[in-house]
Amino acid sequence: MAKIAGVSRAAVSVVLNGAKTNTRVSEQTKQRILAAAAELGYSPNPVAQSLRRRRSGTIAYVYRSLSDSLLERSVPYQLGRLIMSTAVGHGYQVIEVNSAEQTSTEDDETLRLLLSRRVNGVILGWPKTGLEVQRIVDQGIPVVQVMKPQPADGSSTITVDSSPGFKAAVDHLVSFGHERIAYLGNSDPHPVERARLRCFEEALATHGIRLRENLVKLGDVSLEESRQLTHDLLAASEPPSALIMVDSSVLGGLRALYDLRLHVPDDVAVISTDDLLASHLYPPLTSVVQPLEQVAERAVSLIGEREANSDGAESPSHIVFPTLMRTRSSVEKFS
Amino acid sequence: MAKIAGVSRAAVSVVLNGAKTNTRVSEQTKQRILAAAAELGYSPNPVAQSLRRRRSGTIAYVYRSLSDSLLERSVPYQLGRLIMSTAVGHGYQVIEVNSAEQTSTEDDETLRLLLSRRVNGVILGWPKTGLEVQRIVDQGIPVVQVMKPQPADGSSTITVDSSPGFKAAVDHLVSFGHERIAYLGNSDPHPVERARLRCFEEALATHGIRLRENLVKLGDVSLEESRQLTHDLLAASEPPSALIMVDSSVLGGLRALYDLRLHVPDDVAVISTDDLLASHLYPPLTSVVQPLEQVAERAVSLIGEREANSDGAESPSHIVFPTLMRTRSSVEKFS
DNA sequence: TTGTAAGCGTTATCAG
DNA sequence: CTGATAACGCTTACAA
Repeated sequence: MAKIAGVSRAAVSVVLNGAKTNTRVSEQTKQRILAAAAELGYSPNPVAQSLRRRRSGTIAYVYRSLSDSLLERSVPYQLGRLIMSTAVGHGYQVIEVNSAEQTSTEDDETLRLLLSRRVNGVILGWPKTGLEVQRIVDQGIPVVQVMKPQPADGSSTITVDSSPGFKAAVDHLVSFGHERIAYLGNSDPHPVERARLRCFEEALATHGIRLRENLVKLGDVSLEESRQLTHDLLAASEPPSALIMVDSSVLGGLRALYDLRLHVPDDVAVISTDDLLASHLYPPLTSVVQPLEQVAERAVSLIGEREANSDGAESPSHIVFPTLMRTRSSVEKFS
Repeated sequence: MAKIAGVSRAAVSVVLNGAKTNTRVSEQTKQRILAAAAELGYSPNPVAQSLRRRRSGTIAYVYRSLSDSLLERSVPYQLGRLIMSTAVGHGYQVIEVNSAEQTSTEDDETLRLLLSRRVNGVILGWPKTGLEVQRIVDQGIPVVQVMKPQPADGSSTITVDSSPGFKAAVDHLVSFGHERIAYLGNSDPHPVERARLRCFEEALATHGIRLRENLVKLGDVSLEESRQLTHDLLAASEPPSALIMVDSSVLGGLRALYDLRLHVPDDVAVISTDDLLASHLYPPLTSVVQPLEQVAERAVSLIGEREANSDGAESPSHIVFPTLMRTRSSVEKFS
């Protein structure tokens, strides 16, 4: 304890963290304390601080991912990385928890563990049910749901509006003369997925194109199923000249094109959702980008704000970020 | 505190965690305690435990990655995921820290933070210097270096032996009639990278093939540079009929093939190192697999063991796992 | 303005 | 075999 090398220890505490106490220390002792701290290489023990403050400086990122593969579930994993790097800037540490394959008993266990670890907030991705979310909210912990929220009172949400991105994508395709545009999507009944399809439909309508039943396929987005569905799409009597493929269905979809020796974009144009894979593939895919950095940044800062004015029952925020299209080389001729 | 609802509180502690104290409790009180705990939903507060035990149940995974992209740096990120899931099984929590772009001052800061958080061990990937490692070892914390260790006394290491995988890869290529086999590797002067090249050379020698200067290119493994180097390789007077590409150079390499409209494996055979991307690409690449699961598993358990017999200056372990080849569709004709 | 003392929730030690 | 008691390292009213 630094107070051995100077004054007494309340002062140290006050000086080393801008405490909101009425205790004031004179400039002189303050300097003495700082000097001593520097010399001894002293810094407060976070564990003791947590115990006393009932606050750990930690937030949890809980997501549910059935696949361990970085490629198949790139969004939750990338989001995790972004949350981590944002969090350091806000003075938080992050605990990542994959809640997949947990029985509800284990879920309870996880929850209890988080609570007892005194997490200051929970960022929740892809939760299964609203109840699950509600249970955490009810503990009085700030909760932010990202990407695919479930209804729950008192939880903030951060989502993405597919509309501008899809609009731009369809405009882009149409401007290159495509009319038979197919959509390979996620069959998850979640509103966000349904909204994507609706955005697609509306974008088509803008150009007077009607959605054709046989140019829409929904499935889980596994490699194999996406591959099969893409085959199905291309086997239509009037096969599509362009494909819009959602998230992780891209890999399966491209494999189908490979099977058929179809070249992108010469034989078929492709636009994907989500930029993580897109920029690294061959050719780099034009894509509808979800602003994950912003989602991560905002999620962390929301928790910070929530903590700041924890007194009032702050009403939860519902934030929506727009998507946008990033043009690469999978629509117009790739040179 | 559960002791309010029963006996006195030392007993609770003894019952709820198999404490290594000489205190014994009677079966009767034990049951009473368990019952009370269950009823109150009581469980010990980990923060208080950490404070008292000077042990947090946490291990740190510190790696250095300059790129945020999951695809460009898949190994450290995948390793992180594997460490996390293994760690839960061992009762550990994981803090992931990317030490890239930190000045040495910030590094010190990070180190201090970890120490004061009372991490029980550090798994270190891709450290820059041995000194960096040594500083942590000297704190008396169990340190395990993985993949590309730096020399440091008292640190355990877990590495991978490229030899069997490369041997198998070259055998495989040769059995398909390839003789002009090129190698696209990492120019990092680290012994592990040099060993890879040597393994390649030795494998060639087995078949009486000499390593040709112009069929070996080393660079950073960035997308652009790998692409360029692959172009260079293919521009040779006698261009290679097969390519062995290391880790993340794969994406750049494939892009080059795409540029040239070369088809895998019809025009050129490809074998990659590392299975993460390989299995998802088009065509799926035959690859030299590094057993990351085992690395993660062993790293965590080493820390556990180290903690267990912390009394004696346990001599550090140096573990080497073999690589192996996994055949996919990038060498023989893809049907 | 400074110092004192009472916890935060456990666990280890040491007398009963 | 049991049950007080004293730390662990810090924060924060509150009294001096």
